[in-house]
Amino acid sequence: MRTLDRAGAAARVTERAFVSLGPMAASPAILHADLDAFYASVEQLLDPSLRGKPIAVGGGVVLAASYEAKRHGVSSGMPAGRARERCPGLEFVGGHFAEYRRLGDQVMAILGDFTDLVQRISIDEAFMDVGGSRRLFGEPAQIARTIRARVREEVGLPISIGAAGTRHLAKIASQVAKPDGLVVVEVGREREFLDPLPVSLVWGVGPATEARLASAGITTIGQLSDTSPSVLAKLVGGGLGSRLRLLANDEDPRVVRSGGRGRSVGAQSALGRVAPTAELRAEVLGHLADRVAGRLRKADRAGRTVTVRVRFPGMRSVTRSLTVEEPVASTLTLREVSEQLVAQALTDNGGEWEVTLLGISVSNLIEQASVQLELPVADDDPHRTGSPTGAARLALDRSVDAVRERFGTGSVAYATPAFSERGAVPDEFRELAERDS
DNA sequence: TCTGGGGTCCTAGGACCC
DNA sequence: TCTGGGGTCCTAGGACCC
Repeated sequence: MRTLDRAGAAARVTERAFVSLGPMAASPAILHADLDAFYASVEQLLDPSLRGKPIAVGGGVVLAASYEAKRHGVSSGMPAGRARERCPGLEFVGGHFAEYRRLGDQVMAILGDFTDLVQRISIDEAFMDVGGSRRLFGEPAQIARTIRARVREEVGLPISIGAAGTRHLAKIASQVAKPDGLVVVEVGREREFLDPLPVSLVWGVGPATEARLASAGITTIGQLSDTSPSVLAKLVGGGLGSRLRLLANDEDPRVVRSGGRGRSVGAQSALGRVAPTAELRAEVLGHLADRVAGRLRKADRAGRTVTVRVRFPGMRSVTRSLTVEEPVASTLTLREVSEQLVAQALTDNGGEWEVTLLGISVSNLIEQASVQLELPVADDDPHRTGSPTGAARLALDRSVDAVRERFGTGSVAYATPAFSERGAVPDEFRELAERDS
């Protein structure tokens, strides 16, 4: 292991090769690139007075924390009150959502300069397979160095990279590399690297699984890989158990692939504690259905399964779903189905007087070109609910889409202003979390 | 005062079909 | 003597990830 200090760089720059490469050794070709504390780093980039300070992006909850804040135990998803308790000097800053989008795209464009095989996982994270890029750009470890330098110089942000032979190991390596580092796991030294690491670094091990494994004395990845399949199956179930064994033994079957479309499209809104009156349901579900159906139409997709989520005080939530024959992409139809499902969920939970969240998700997606979507609906279609017909609904939706395209989303509204004002999270932030659909 | 919003995948039971 | 086996689809819930 070695550490390089780059003169003039404010941030610590580290590089840890897990073992030095022999001249004939194969070099691992999968990279995982992950921007550090992304939203917080952007805020510190935009406002130099925030650099070196513990800051959090968000309002009611922490969306991202700077490393200075993380050192005090602040983490994303944490309620603001608890974050302030742990870190008294914590400063909350508003989100520059358009900048997050722009800078994230800029970084991805840099990655794309080295290979077409870039698989973007989220706004700030991607896998790459640079095995075919050697002749042009050098060994993967060298490519990783170049990427880190370019992102630092051209964008101004710290980025950590892990290099390994599989996606899973590259991902773990980038986590170990943080902040602002590079870790290369050389071929043949994988066990040495993995064995001492905590099981929580394995993809799919969260708090619940970690606790179950710990109850059997399994805390490291090495111990996990030594555990027999039957014991593991008893602890966490057969499906998860066999997956964990694969990953712990560095046998990740997944490969890097670019593109790929999502399997569902959804939206939800936290509401505080409110009584789920018919008016409230119509208002909130109207807004959510508008968002979801609009995104479906934009992607030329439609879905057969509609799922609603209702959360009650105490974080208990229930779902109700319905699979229909004709794929749904119209706002009005989605809204009607959702209202029926929510009504059913509330009836089934008659003891509840208040709800804290409503959500809609559409899955079982099919590709559907806009031309096909506007075909008339058969008269005997059992799922056509009253008039206008499905075709007329989509025609209406598309004209609304077109107006919004020209004059902005706010130019035609389904939701009442009251809802928009109450919305805790700006739509710009919601859009950041959307995956390519 | 229990905490945002967007997703993925798995499990288990039941209906239904051959 | 209540009764095989396999497959698909749907529904509800849960864990997990960014």
